[in-house]
Formats: sequence, C-alpha cells, structure tokens
Amino acid sequence: MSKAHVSDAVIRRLPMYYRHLKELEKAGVERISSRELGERMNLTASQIRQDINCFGGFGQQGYGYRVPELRWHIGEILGLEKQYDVIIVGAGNIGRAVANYDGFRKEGFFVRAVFDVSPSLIGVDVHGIPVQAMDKLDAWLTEHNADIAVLSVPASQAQATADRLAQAGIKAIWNFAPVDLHLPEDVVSNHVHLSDSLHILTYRMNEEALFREIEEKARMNGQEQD
Amino acid sequence: MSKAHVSDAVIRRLPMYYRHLKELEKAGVERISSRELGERMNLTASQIRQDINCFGGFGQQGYGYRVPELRWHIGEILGLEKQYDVIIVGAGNIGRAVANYDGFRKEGFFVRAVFDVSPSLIGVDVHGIPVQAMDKLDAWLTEHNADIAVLSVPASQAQATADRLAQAGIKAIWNFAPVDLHLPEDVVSNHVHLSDSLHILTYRMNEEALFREIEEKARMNGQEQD
DNA sequence: TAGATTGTTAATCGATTAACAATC
DNA sequence: TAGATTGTTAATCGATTAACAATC
Repeated sequence: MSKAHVSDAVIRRLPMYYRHLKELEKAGVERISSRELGERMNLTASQIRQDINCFGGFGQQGYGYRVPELRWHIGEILGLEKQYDVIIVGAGNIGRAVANYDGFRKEGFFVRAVFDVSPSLIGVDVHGIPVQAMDKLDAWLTEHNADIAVLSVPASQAQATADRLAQAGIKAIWNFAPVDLHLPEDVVSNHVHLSDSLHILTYRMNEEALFREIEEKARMNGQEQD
Repeated sequence: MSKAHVSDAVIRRLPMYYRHLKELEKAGVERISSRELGERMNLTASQIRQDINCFGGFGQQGYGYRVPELRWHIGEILGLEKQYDVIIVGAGNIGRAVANYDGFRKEGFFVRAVFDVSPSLIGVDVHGIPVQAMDKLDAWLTEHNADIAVLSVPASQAQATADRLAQAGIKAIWNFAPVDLHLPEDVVSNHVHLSDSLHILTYRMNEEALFREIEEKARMNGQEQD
C-alpha cells in the first residue's frame, strides 16, 4: 500500500534508485531482487522494499522487480516523464553552468529565459539565449510560462528575489544561494548549498584529528582536577 | 562532553549553524540562547544544545552562547581555519564554475591546477590558470601539494578518475559526477548530485497530484472487488 | 509443487524532544 | 540571591531492520 505522506529520508533516496535502475536498464538487466539492488546500493533489502511500497507494490512475489518497469514507475513518481520550462535568475558562474548543463535538456528541462542585474551581462548569450535585465522578469512571467526558477543570485539578494518570483506565480525554486528561503506554502523549493557541501568535506578531512584533540583536552582537564 | 562519533544528521547541520552564526556576528549580535537560535533556524533548542555538545560545552549557564566564540568553534570543527590547495579535474561547465566561485578563495580554498582531457580546452585560462592535459595529472601531483580534488568529469569517467586520484595520494574528493564513488577508507568524499537535487524538486512539485492519483487507483480497485 | 521473494507487520535502533539538576 | 539557560539524562518518536505469511 501507499502512505499518505513520505518522509524526507525516503525522498532523498528516490533519485538514487532512479540512477541505479537507469544504469541497470542500460546494462540490459531485466529483473532484480531487493537483495541484489541492496547490495549494489549499500542498503538493506528490507529498506528498499519499504521505500518502494510507499508508492505501491511494483514487485512480484518469488520473482523480484522488472527493472524497466520499476525505473519507469520511479521516474513517474519523481515527475520525470513531464517537461519543464525553466528560467535562470542570476547569470553568474553557477547560473550559466546550470543553463549549459548537458543532461538538463536531455531530461526534459528547457531553459526559456535568463535574467541578471549586471549591465555587463545583459545581451550576453547563455546557452543560445540572450541575458535579460532583471527589470524584465515580472513582465516576462506574465507573458510566458515557467515551471521552475533557478535562483543563482548572491546570498544578499536571494530572499527578496525569491519573494518576487513567488509573487509572479513561480511554484518551484531551485535555490543555489547559501540561504534558507522562507516561501509561501504552495511554492516548493530545494537547495544546493555548495559551500555547505564543501564544509562537510573539510569536516570529514579533519574529524579524526579533531577528536584526538578533544580527548587530549579532556585528559588534561582530568589531570588538573586530580 | 564530546562523543567519539558524530551522526551524519548532526554533521549536515554544522554548516547551517556556521552560516547563521556568521550572519549574527556580522549583525553585531553578541550573545544568543539555544531557544533564540532555534527559532531562527527552525530547530528545537534541545536539538541545538545536543548538537553543540557533541564537540564540547561552548555555552554558559544562565547566559547562552557568545556568538563570535561559538562561530569560531564551529569553524574550527569544520576545519575552516585552515587553508586548502585544490585541483579541478574536469574543466566543463561545473568545473569552471567551481574554479571561478568567488567565496571559494575568500574561505581559504586555492585552485592550484585545472585538468581536462579535451584538447580544445587545454591551455584555456580558467580562473587565471591554464587548463592542463589529464595526462599531466599524476606527474603534477608528485611535484605539488593538493588537499582536495574537485571531480567534475562525466559520470562514465568518474570512478576511474577517482581511483587514479586516490592512487596519486589525494585524500579528499568533492564529487560532482552523478555516481556513488567507492574509495579507500582513508580517502574522504562528499558529493553534490545536481540532478538528484533537481529530481527532489520535481518530486515535491508533483507529490500532491501523485497521491491523489494513487488514492484514486486504490478506490477503483476497491470498487472492482466489491 | 517447491523455491523464491515480495508486501507488511513487529522489533529494534537511533535521533529528536522533554525534563531537570547544575550553575552562571 | 533570583532568574535564566546550559549540559545531560530520560522519554518519545520515527526510521531502519528483522521476521514471516502471502503468493507468484
């Protein structure tokens, strides 16, 4: 059966399932059991069956899962059978990189407009589209459709720009600014905090030494008190 | 007291603490209680105190936390008081965007070399550094130091390139390829899976409709069986 | 049919929240 | 001192894992 609401832990794993199933399908694998998929993905068979059954029973007892069928189902769950009109708001390094990202168009995401405040960028060609002045944003949105806005403006402008996008009717924001956005209930967002990710990497680089130090300190405090 | 090992849930929140404390410090806030910080970050006061106490007691009873001190401590925990030599492996859209990312240098990350296989990119200037042929990677690493490798090659090359980096002595990989890397125990990594993040966004866009459909289907199956 | 593997319920484990004594 | 807020232990909640009946 399916649950009324799915936990974030499960949702975060869905794209991973999709990636692995796509690979398996490409490799011509017809069927897979939860045990085999678990070994491949470093998850337990139990967890995989629980995750999948949030959305319905796509398997077959005694057989396992048909790879192409399961991939298709998860693609549908992720909304990947649809196409999306995308605008890029902020044409800096990241905005341009996203606009030019290859897989993007292949997966049904179409960049329809690019906006930036910087006069030096206006008119510049990004992915075959001339950058428009940020002033034109609201007018453009009244005349064209956009399903997703890529928010790649500086942190200081992020919340104000997000408010403006929500005001103009945008229902989904892919946020690259290092800021936690506050949005109306009917606007969804997901963030890619590059610096957060980098900081987790440096944490892991230093974790061992950090705890050696903390223990050392604790030991010395202990001695002092003796 | 401090724990010998810290859960991923806590580690993921550390950069968020750092970001908010930096903002508070910039705004001139001297002290903050776990309750106030919790309100700001949408966490419970309890969770904040638990998280912080994984690393030691940085607060003061009856007073709260000194913002600059706590920010400094968390920066140290994240390894941000250090400087890092970085190489970019793969000079496509993402590799170049990362190399040019402003905050990067400001935070103590220095791009020392950029590599790519594509002949058309070799010699091209990225962030003031000429792109080198991938062939030169191993020789370069025997002569220079690099703490972190940014892995921004196509998915198909990612694991092989990561193996090569580990072989050459790299101890940390920031992975942008949509692949789950398998690495030796002493090599840490963290990934930024852009497409995964985008797919979570489209999931959220479609979640409501998805469950309406699932319920509809369940209702119809129920009728059939009656 | 026998064997395999799912879907699902129950048990366990870990993370979050609540409570409160310690103490500034 | 009284009030406030931490550090830490205990209770709760939710996610993961185990178990097993259903069934292909």
